[in-house]
Amino acid sequence: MTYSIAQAAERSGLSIDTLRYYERIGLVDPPARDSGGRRSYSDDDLGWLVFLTRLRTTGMPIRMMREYAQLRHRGAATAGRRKQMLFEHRASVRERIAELQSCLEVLEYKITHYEQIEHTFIEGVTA
Amino acid sequence: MTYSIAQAAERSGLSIDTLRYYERIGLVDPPARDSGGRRSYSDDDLGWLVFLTRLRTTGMPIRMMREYAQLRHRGAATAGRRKQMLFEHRASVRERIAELQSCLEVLEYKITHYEQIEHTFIEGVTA
DNA sequence: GTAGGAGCTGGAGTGCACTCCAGGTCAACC
DNA sequence: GGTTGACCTGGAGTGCACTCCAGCTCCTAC
Repeated sequence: MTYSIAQAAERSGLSIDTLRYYERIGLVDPPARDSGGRRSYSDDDLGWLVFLTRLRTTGMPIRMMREYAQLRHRGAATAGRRKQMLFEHRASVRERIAELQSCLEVLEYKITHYEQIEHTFIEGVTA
Repeated sequence: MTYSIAQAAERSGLSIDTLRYYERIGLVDPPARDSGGRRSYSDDDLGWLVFLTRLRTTGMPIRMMREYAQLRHRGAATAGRRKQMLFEHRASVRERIAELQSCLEVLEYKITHYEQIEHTFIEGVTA
């Protein structure tokens, strides 16, 4: 199965411009072209794009995704390093979730006690 | 208790430049000044700064924090609107956590099955 | 055979949230 | 009274991740 850039965009959740941008900066390999010179994405290309969006969604900077992509390009010899990167990234995602959850608690508290809290703010007698 | 800008920075986790920047864009009220014209932050100022960092950490855009700050400035009459904002923000934080957790699962899976997965990638027989 | 629409390229522009800088003031210590 | 260090101001610069644009090509449908 192959996909036009519009289809690839729709299925990956990235914009057409972003797809071309990712290609330009070496985050994705240039896909095949059809007879008219247009990009033709394979299922493998799509799989990689979807995985990239996971990394991006979890806050991995593009420079690191690029590093990962380059290692991947160099084949099985770099598998250990890549696994290590995912390991570290997983840790940072877990930290991020914990951080959000702790902020969420503050938010919960603030919403629950909104009247009192804002009252003390207004009166200027915050503890 | 009052704090110099350096102390306020340390306690809020923001940089000195960011404190001045937040003041400039109307996110925090200009704090008092000491005899030499230097900023002198109160405990209330600090409380607000810390709360702002929670909003920022949870991804609230500055433009929205500013809106919140302006409502707060207008006093008790806007309490309902502010509470509503926090409500909606809480929902978006929950969504974000859910999203991260779902990506985390993909990451877990990928790490666990790393050898096989990368092998299939290399062979180009991804399902 | 031409009008329309999708896609192409290289390069410029955007929005966000800071971050840095030059040139100056002020209080305190030696 | 000179030097040091923290702080001041207005304004310029940065890094990131896109996003948009002009001017072009190529297929398809009428």
